[in-house]
Amino acid sequence: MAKKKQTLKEVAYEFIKNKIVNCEYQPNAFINEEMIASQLNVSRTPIREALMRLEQEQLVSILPKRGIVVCSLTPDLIASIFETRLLLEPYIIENYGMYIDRCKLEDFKRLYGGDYRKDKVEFEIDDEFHSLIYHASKNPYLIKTLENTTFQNQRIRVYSGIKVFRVPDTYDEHIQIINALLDEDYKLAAKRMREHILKSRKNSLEIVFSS
Amino acid sequence: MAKKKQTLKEVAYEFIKNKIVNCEYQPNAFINEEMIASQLNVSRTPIREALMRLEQEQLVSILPKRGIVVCSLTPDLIASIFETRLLLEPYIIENYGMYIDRCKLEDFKRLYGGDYRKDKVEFEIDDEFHSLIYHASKNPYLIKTLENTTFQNQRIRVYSGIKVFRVPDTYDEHIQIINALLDEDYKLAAKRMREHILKSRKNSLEIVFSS
DNA sequence: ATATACACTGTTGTATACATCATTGTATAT
DNA sequence: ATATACAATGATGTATACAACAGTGTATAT
Repeated sequence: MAKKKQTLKEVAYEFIKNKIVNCEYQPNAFINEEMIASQLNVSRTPIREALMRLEQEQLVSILPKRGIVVCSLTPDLIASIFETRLLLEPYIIENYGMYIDRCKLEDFKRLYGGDYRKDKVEFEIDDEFHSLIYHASKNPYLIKTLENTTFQNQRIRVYSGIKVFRVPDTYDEHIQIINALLDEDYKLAAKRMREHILKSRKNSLEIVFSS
Repeated sequence: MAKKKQTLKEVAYEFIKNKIVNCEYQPNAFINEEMIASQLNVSRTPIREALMRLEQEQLVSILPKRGIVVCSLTPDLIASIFETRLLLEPYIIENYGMYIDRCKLEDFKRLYGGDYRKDKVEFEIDDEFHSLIYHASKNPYLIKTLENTTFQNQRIRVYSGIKVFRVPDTYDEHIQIINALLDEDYKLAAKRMREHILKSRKNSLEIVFSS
């Protein structure tokens, strides 16, 4: 795996983003620039640059002269995330499904259906599947928006504190979407994607609001 | 007009963004941090912070160690902008039209229909009308995405070099949308919004590609 | 006891100096 | 003439020092 050269800003961005989406930096927690800088053995400058990007992605709020706070996970925010996904992802799959790499679809299908341990937690695979699909749109606005919802989605999964997040069901649903795509039935694939997201929303809301 | 206190980062952001959307910094032009810093009598720091935000909004590209370049206006980009608007704006108007401030709609209607000089160029009013509508969604992801398309839309208008940008037609179309909203016929309002954006796209593509 | 004034503290905001790298031009070898 | 090596240049990348401000606590006056 070739690790290409990154700027410290990018390193800091990845570092902080991972802490946030994995709730190591919890919602509503305050972040101290200098603390992170010393952890990474860099100056505050790249940290600040990373935080500005994270503010754009709605993962932190910068309160001028007061501090940086991790965005809270409110019911409204969760509703917005799923509303966005429900609007964009089925649209993309219906209109750009023909451009999705068949080989990669087959890879996912093997991964899901084969000897892969279904009880293993692999959020990344779920995210990668959705990423493969929405990148087919080639539309930077749609892609960026969905990437941002992915980050928040991961926060929801972690914050809800569950270890197994309906993974078997998710995989079955993904397989059904892939099958529709391989059959070139993009309307059906879009419909299944919509149902898949609806189930995911239902699950998230139940878990988050049961606490 | 109360001008609330801004950080230099915000001042720089507004300054540079306006230059870009008005094509004072043309597509593909290189931007020099220090030059802008001396123009604003500030250091490079707030300039850099503003540029990072503009990179997120896809108005500039930061080429590490090489420079900052204003994003180009390609056919693909224009297509993406209108695709995004066509997907989001009718959806919002159909689902959130009931939450749009009636008084403000009446204000726009008076503005369009009254003694307002229709031959006057007022891009801002067009943008404000669309802004009023998409803010009704209360969805930060949809709002942010549409704000970004607004910036690019302004670039297209200016770059195409026209002074009168189908303004009378635009106003008539807006009035029709407002009328449907005031009648609480949100499906019709959404349909008219869709047609409005389609016409705008057609107009933009013709002008940009005629050069 | 309450309210006001004011110094204190900790953080972010900004300016500045230096480091680093991509590029360009020049010189040298073949 | 071409190619390679290498120094020069100019921009961004990063570190550091200082300024400015929001919030807090303390002291004082009433």
